[in-house]
Amino acid sequence: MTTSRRPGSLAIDANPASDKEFERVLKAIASTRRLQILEWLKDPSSNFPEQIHGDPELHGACNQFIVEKLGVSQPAASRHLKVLVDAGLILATPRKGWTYYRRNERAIADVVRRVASI
Amino acid sequence: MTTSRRPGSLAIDANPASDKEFERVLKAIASTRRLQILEWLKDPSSNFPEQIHGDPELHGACNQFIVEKLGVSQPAASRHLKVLVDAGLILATPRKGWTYYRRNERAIADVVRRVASI
DNA sequence: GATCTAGATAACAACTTAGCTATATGGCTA
DNA sequence: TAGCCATATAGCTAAGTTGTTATCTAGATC
Repeated sequence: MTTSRRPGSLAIDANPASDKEFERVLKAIASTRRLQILEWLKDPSSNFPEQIHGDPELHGACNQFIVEKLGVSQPAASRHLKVLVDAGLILATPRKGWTYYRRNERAIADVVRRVASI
Repeated sequence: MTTSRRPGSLAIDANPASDKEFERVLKAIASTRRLQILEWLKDPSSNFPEQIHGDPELHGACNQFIVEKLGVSQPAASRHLKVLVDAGLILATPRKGWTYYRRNERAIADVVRRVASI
């Protein structure tokens, strides 16, 4: 952001770092694949097969099931999950060789709140 | 979207066209430049110089002023505005050789509502 | 009609995104 | 320790984004 910043500038100018972070989160959700993942994770036990280890309600679903549902390669799914993790929208729990993912409802609520003021 | 679609599939699967449209709108706002434009257009008369023709409150601000505030080239600003227009988030009014832009509050409210359910 | 000017479009470069295959990593399990 | 399996990373390609400069277009005005 190289624009000049006057004293009377608006909220969007006030905190460039926070604006960039907001942009990152918006980019993370601006993808049908990732919106699907977020949707599925609302109800892991309905949307994914039974898991041997790990309570789906507690820890979420593992990468493997998301790969199957998305219909893309394992690395592609892995990267979509990383984008969501980096944006803070989901949380990863490694456990017994698998990694479980669940929604970060607090972060999601923050995004919703901020989008409400655009 | 090449995934199989079962009868019990969720909202995000229900209407792929609408999902793609939602994705397009999210991509449109996932840009600090375009968020700035939307912010400025909340109050055109405060954020832009006086205009000879066209009531800023009624028609919004013209491209020229947005170019100056953004600090990018005229074509770059023009394209950002086009992205917002294509997403339906702002409305363009050509008048006396200038084009005025204003927020489409209804469309913005729709986005906010849909983001609230991600 | 000729000219001027605002805005849109074209064409290009640099960067990012999203898919793939191949391979590395790292924790179970035997 | 050795091997296995899930996940992450590397390296590649194709496509999309964002900036630039140059040019086109269309109204307004003289």
